Amino acid sequence: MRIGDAAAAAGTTPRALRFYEQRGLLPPASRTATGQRRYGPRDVARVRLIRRLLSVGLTVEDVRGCLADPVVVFDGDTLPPCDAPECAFTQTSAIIERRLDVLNAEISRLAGLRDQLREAVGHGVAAR
Amino acid sequence: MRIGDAAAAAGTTPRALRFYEQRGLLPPASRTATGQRRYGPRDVARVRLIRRLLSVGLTVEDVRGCLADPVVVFDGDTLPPCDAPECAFTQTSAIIERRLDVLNAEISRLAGLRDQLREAVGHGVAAR
DNA sequence: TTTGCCTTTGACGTGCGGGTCAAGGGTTAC
DNA sequence: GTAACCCTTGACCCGCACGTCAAAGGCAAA
Repeated sequence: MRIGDAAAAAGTTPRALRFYEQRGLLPPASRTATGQRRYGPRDVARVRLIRRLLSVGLTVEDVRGCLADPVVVFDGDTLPPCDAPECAFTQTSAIIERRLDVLNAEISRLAGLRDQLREAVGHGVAAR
Repeated sequence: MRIGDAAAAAGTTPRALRFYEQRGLLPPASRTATGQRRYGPRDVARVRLIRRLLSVGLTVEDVRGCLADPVVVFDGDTLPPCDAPECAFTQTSAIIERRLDVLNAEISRLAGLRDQLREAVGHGVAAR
């Protein structure tokens, strides 16, 4: 597959695939003799996973961390979740929880602004 | 007052004052013979109002709209709020309500992401 | 062989509220 | 007079996930 087909199969654009490669989310794609990137179905699956992680609010940095996790590296062939405390190799959940904190903080901040705005429209803050 | 003093009095920086002027939130300041901007207390009050509006989440565009309102133009000398329906000259409240809608939409969006993330950390979405 | 879409890299744009230089001149206190 | 700040404009920088454009070459069908 060339980059356009792979991108379409993963529901995104060639630009995004090059971007993911550049930022270390995808390994450098293999190339033809003339330098064009080639992709297989495993690459497409990985891109889909990347997009899923991004779509729930993780940053590129976060996703890179998640993809370093063994459970993620075996794309498709999921390792069973390891619940034992000594088996703490899933940084993925730690990353997600950190992002949850950030998200909650942002939600609180916006809710605070909203309350101030509500008060403003009630009391005429703009005129004072 | 020179720009630095005016900025300090309003709790901001010279850069911000030039920025507000450039974006039409402040009228062009009067200048000395050598081109330096001069400010009076009314300017400082206006800057304070601008900052207040920005701090509650209005955009520069919003603020420009609010400042076009008569009730705001008479800085300090507040016009009494006009409750009669035919007296709808306060676009300020309309602007604020529009911004409230935007804010609420953003809060909902982030809350949706948060819920997906919570589900993810529960079910191990990253591994699928 | 030509046509037309595909790919490559690199550089710049997007939104937003300013921050941060840089080069040059102004103003003020001592 | 001179040191120590202050001011001017213009241009680029920030985060973030790519979009867009440009110039140049690749690939498949007619």
